[in-house]
Amino acid sequence: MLPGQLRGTGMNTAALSAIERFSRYQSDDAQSAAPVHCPVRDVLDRIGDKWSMLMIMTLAPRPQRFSELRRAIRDISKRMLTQTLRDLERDGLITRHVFPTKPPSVEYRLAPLGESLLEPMANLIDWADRRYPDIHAARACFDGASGEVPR
Amino acid sequence: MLPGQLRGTGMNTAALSAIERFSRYQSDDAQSAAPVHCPVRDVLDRIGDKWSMLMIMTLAPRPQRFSELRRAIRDISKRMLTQTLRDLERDGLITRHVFPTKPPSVEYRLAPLGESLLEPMANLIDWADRRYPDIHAARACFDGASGEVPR
DNA sequence: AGGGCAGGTCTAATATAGAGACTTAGGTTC
DNA sequence: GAACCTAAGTCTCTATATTAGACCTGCCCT
Repeated sequence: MLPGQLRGTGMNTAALSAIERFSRYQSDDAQSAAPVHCPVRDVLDRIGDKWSMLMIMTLAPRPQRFSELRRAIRDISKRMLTQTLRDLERDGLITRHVFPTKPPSVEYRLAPLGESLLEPMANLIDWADRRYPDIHAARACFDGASGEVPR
Repeated sequence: MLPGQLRGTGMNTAALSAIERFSRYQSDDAQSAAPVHCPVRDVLDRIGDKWSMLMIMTLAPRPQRFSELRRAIRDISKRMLTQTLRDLERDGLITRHVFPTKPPSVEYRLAPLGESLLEPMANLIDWADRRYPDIHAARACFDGASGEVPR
């Protein structure tokens, strides 16, 4: 059971229990010799990479083709675009449809599993959007203060 | 305004509007010559790196010291641990307290800003935990099917 | 005197990402 | 009718990020 720090924060039950579950995985892992396989780690490694969330958010409003995605996320390289799409497809988050036009076009769209990820992810995005000023302020403050005080 | 795909999905308002806002940023960016600075990208680059979310989740139940964190996240290198902690501190998500014991111990704990990230992040973790079997099934299916059909 | 610990930093080796040339086949421009 | 464009990639080479692990500083224990 978690210590009191988290209680009374008004957090919803799913969130609280997620933290607790994760916490348990971690202590199991710290104790055992071999690494315990934690599903959270597994999934975090997947969607927590550099482009996956961005890709899913970009596909949220409508399916898009390879080049459209490239234009939408302008600083992704073709190589990483291909690879990220492939990985997301592999995990069942998006689907890939080839249309035999000339030149062939390929459409990517969210699979139901990917759509189910939209809400939790959008809530994170919403946080990011609302807290952006705070982060920036903290960053400016930190950068201003560093150099003055040695560590 | 977003096309209909998203309507009637039972998604909450904050989530819907987050997707819409993000979508608008992206089209602005696609149109203008210089990249439009999107706060979502900015924050996603920060917490979407390899270790940050894991760190925040690990600090959720209680504050921890450097070595405790190392033991909890066993496959992080000291270098990345230091760097991740420093970056999170810079962004105001965690705080760092040095206790002048001998040898000095350093405690890291979530700042209020970091705590506010806990709920959206925990909801994502909860998703990860619940959908893990689906992802695994999709992965096995994909891996089984590939090699049989050329792309 | 030797060894350990805490919380790091530094360097060298390795893994991952990016830039950009090349592909295939048909359509467009000059 | 030759040169060039597009779509969706792949391939190679280079740049950047990450890891492993040696080393550092003070103080405590034996």
